[in-house]
Amino acid sequence: MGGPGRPRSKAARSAVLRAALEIVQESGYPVLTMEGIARRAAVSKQTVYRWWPSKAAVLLEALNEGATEIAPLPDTGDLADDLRAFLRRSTLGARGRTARLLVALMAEAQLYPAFGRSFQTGFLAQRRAVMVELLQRARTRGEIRSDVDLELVTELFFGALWYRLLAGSGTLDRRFADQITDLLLRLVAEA
Amino acid sequence: MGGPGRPRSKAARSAVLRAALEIVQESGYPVLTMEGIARRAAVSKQTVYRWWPSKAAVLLEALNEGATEIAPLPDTGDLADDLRAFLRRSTLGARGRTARLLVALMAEAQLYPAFGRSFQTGFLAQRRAVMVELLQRARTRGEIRSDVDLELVTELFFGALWYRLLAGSGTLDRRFADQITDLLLRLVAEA
Amino acid sequence: MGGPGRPRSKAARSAVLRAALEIVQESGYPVLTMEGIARRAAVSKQTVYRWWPSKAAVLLEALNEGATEIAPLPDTGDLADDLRAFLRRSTLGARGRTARLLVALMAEAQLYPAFGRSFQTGFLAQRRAVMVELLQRARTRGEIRSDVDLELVTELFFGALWYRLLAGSGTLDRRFADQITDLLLRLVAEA
Amino acid sequence: MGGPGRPRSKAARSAVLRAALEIVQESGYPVLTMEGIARRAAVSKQTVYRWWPSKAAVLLEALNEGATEIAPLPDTGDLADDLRAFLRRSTLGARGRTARLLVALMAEAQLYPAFGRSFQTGFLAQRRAVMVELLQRARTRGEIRSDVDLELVTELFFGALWYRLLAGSGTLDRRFADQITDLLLRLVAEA
DNA sequence: TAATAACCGAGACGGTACGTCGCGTCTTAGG
DNA sequence: CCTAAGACGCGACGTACCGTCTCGGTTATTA
Repeated sequence: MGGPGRPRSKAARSAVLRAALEIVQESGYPVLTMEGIARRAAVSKQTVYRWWPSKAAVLLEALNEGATEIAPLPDTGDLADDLRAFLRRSTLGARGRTARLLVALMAEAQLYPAFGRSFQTGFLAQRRAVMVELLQRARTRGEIRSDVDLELVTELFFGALWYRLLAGSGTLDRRFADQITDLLLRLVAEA
Repeated sequence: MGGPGRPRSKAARSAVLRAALEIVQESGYPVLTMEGIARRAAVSKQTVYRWWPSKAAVLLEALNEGATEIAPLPDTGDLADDLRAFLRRSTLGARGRTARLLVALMAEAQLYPAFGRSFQTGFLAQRRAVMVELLQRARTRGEIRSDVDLELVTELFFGALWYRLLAGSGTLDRRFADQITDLLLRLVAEA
Repeated sequence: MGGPGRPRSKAARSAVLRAALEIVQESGYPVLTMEGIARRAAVSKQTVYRWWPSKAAVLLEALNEGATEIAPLPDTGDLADDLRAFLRRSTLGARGRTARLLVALMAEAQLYPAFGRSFQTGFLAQRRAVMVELLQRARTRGEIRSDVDLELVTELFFGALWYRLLAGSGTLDRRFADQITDLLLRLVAEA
Repeated sequence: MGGPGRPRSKAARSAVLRAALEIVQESGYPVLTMEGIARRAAVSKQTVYRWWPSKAAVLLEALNEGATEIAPLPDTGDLADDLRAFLRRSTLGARGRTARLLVALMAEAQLYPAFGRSFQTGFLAQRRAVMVELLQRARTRGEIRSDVDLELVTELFFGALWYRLLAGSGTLDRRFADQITDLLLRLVAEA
């Protein structure tokens, strides 16, 4: 347990995460730099580079740190209720400050493949997995017709959600969540 | 017509656009810089800055230059046929080199609001408008139930398309296009 | 005269030279850094690197700037007078602040061959050349025996001078200069 | 003998000295760093810092370790023979690898006063002392005129030697040694 | 036989400079 | 008024070393 050598400083780690979040909130993602993070956290640059490969990685860890459950899995036994709840939480949780964060991470994921992979599998895929499980349970209960691709249905929702985030084609409010809920329910409903 | 002074050099303009495209294709978007564009185009930096505010703007103009129509509007008089054709073209047109370009522009649009606005209204919104018009014509023909929000349906498709581009959740092939087509048709179809 | 492009800033150049000198005088050579020079001169690092390859190069140019003639060539027509004058000036000119500068440059010349070459040919060799010329003139007048290697005699003096600078084996004062003068005169004098 | 606690590791000490010598020989003095020494010696940095204050100190100790006597004192009873032998050995011993080492140490001595003092008194002064003693013995035998400053004569030789090392003004070969020998003999010889 | 004390390696820490790159602006000569 | 050329201040990049520190472990002397 813990070989030789000075152990990693928890204080430095949390100072870095906090600094990154603060800079992004205050000044926006393009202003965020490894240099700036180190400066604000009163930490050496080397320490930041030792533990994170990029500013996006810092931010992703900070995001996963605080926001453990943006959208936990509801389970009332009724598809319509569960789905509506999940979509509402997911939608409303992707607004404001969080929206700016998500959008920046998605952008960075496109520009830097190494981070892209970790973002896609470590964040996006996990969010989809939650919804797929929700649908899967409903299917077990016989609420969903057998010819529907649950993965695809899940992509329809997250696609619409992210599209609004990225394309600015509309607001992310309860009405949006409920509209999508109704459409998806119609698609998956047993005849 | 054309005030005093030396007129704008067409050679410089096209050299810049070509250089930008080449750099992106060869080395990826993050390597693209205003400095590099000017160097490759054998043009002074000042000239680039005079006519384009950012590297993304150069790239967007280059994209609009070559790619006339990714997905022109089909009109056979039958919703199913038109929709299927449009989705197939849109999907297949967003692969390979074009995919890399689109993805980079979307990323840049998130990071730099000024470019983001021009990208959202000048590119994304226009693509949606084409599809909405397609659906609108079908509604006029009575093929679409009246309680469906055509804008939202359009977002479902482009959302899924962009989500696959950005999240890498699946391939963009004819099967994908047809699956979405079937789902959307079920959603909008008259009882 | 002066092709295209913005001309080099004289203000920046002299600010850099001045800053380098000041830092060395105040804090010593090891404290001198390219970064520090740029900071103090209120000039970008790039500008420093554009014109000088190293901090030693900056310092050498600064030295050659101010101290045009540390030891100009005396010419009275008498070897003893000329030599004594030259050695005195050379010796007394290598004290105090100048000593610290010379010593640092010599050290740097050993550590970085590229600078070493420019220092040896651009500074040291020129000082020797002056003294050799002095002796040469005396030889023309018949004051120096023919079997003496004037280059070697010159090295004897500069060797002793530099040795005292570097090894701290004694002071650099008029007495030292005169002692060496006497010895050298004895060596070169006609029988 | 030797208080409590683990005794100093001889293995670590010699590994450090060897590593320092190897690095300097292979890559030159500027590449030598405390960090690199520790790495190569497979020793912790702390251990290096515990026993040596600087890389120059390591090197000086390594130099004194291996090189017992560069120029031991000859004593044939004849000034000319002794002087010629001493100058030859001193000159030829300051070439090749040793030259690089000497030059680096001299440079470092200029840059870091603490090391400078130990180098001047612990190395340079001792070399001069040997030669002064040689001359002193000759004076006792009546071979040297009484008005000559033996310290100064010694500086003439070492000055010329070091000057050639540092200024690259000529080669260090037997011819050089013999030329200087002749000149010095002429200077000190009884009328 | 324990306690104590100085050593050892590993390695993280806050700093600071390195030399390079791109930013967006500017100043020149010339078409 | 445009163009190419290119210098400018600025600031981030990612790396290297600095000298210090904090670990777990190792060897000796002393109690």
